[in-house]
Amino acid sequence: MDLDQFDHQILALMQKDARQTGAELADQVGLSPAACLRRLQRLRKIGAITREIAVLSDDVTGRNITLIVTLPLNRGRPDMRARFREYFGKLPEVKHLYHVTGEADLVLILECQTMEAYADFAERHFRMDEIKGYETNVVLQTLI
Amino acid sequence: MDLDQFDHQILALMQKDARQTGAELADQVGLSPAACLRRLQRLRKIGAITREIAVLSDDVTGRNITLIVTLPLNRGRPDMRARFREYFGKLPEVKHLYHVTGEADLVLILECQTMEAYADFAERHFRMDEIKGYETNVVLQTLI
DNA sequence: GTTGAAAGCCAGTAACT
DNA sequence: AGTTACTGGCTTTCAAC
Repeated sequence: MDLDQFDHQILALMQKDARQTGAELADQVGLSPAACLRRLQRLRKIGAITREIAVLSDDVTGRNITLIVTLPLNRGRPDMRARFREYFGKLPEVKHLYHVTGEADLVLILECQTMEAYADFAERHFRMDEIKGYETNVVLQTLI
Repeated sequence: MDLDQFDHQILALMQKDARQTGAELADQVGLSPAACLRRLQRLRKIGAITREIAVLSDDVTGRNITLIVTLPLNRGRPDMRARFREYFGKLPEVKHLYHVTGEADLVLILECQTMEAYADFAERHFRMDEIKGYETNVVLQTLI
């Protein structure tokens, strides 16, 4: 799979917006529309582009409150993170779970239906021994 | 935003594959192609579909380092966030951008190829007046 | 091999029933 | 909503590089 600069430009553009026309791509990468679309065809064929999907609005899914929660952990068993993944991975509210350096050890991206639902969630899931505490940032706006 | 059963079907299909034709959608939901495309138009217009994006194969991005960056902002013009979205939305490193309550005002989820690339990124993009500073958390492991 | 330009084709749009 | 006609983008061909 060898890609030149034009291919990478097209991929970057398509990653942001897959509905751009050949002419729009052409303007941005400096090739003709036909050349862009030929390359795009190839990028799909060789699997550089896995698929193209629609992103749905949060309020169509019903979970419209996003929260970023940082969890400092107490040092514990080495399989602790695997167990957290196991545990949080099953919960539909959990969109992402990162293990990070710095103060906090885990960062959760959650989506809940209401703040009450989040309060319940925290009450139920953040009370284990391994979790030293938690800090919540409510997302006012998901810009991207 | 009121959606009937047909709308929900179309959304579910588009979430899996946004390149289906009107005829393909029509086969699956049991309406005419034109009706499906009319609904699709509406779903985009009312924002039920936020955007449509290409998913790139992992080995094409080469971006293996994920970073969570919190940006405290100086109070500024009210269109500041729109301008940030405009600005960061164009950068392929930016996976997500949240406007949050609390200490930090913006939270960025980034993917970079190397730490040097991130240092460059920060140097180039976090030096504007509106940005008071930045705190970086390197993701050791993306658990979900 | 690649490109850009032009012709042909097909999907998306709009008007009408 | 469905059918039809129209428009515009995508695909293919071709000549030139």
